[in-house]
Amino acid sequence: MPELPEVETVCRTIRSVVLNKQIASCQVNYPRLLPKNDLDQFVRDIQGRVIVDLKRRGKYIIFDLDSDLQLIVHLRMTGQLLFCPDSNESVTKHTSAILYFTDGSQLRFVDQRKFGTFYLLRPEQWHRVTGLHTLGVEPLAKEFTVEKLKELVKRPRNIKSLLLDQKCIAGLGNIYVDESLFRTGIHPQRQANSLTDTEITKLHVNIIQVLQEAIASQGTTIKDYRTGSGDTGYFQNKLLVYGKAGEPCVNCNQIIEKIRVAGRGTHYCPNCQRWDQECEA
DNA sequence: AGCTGTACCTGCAGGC
DNA sequence: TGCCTGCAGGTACAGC
Repeated sequence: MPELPEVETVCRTIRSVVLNKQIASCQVNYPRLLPKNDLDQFVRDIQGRVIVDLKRRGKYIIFDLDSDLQLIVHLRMTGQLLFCPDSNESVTKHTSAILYFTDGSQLRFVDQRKFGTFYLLRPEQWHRVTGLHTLGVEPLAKEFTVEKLKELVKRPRNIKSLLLDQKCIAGLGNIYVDESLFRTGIHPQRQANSLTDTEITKLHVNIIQVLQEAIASQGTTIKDYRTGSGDTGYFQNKLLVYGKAGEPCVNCNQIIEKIRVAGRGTHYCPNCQRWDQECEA
């Protein structure tokens, strides 16, 4: 489910309603949700904490708590963070955890595939979470410049796997990589270091634009993703290649193909994204 | 260093 | 209808 736009939307939709709330208690129904925390200690440590800030880094959601603690949440494939103002709302089947606030409201973590993870850490303990302390540049931050992208693509590896690599750019996933490459006219199996300066410049713009547009649409709901209010996103209506295999390309009418790249289903237009194409789109 | 396969889970679609 | 296979928005890890 969640890539940068979805995680950002979840943060935005729950931020105002959880800020300054105090956690009365926490119920964990699926202990493996806490790979780096002892369950009993987690429940003990989080009890009584107040949420003082909420932010996103890559696909991680970071709750700043008082006492210098952070609750760090990764939704993985199917995780949902849902704010429930009404505690009477029935608990659904895949609810892995519930944070109970002192005012009677709740924040629930629902996760059909159970890949999602919670960590309760101090900021200096980020090194304990593989993937968190190695995150690359935030694509919507000013640090993500064309020069930065040029530097990243110097390596001899395929462009799709590079864009999916969270150590390079934090937050892109399968949907937005496919969409960015389509908008730029780059074949997903091209070697990153074969991209021309023109292509890199266009790719840089397209990555930023597709992410911004997706955030404006509250993310992409293929199946499970919901905002923090339980609503679907609607960027799925604006996708151009992801999930469009067998359909005609919006630019040229050629049939969109689906192949496997970097172990992921990959959608592209064989005409607009030619293997040997350098600067057309 | 990069690539591949496997693993973690559940549910769903498609083929027979 | 049921069984089986493969696949899904993510990522860590082992092994080549």
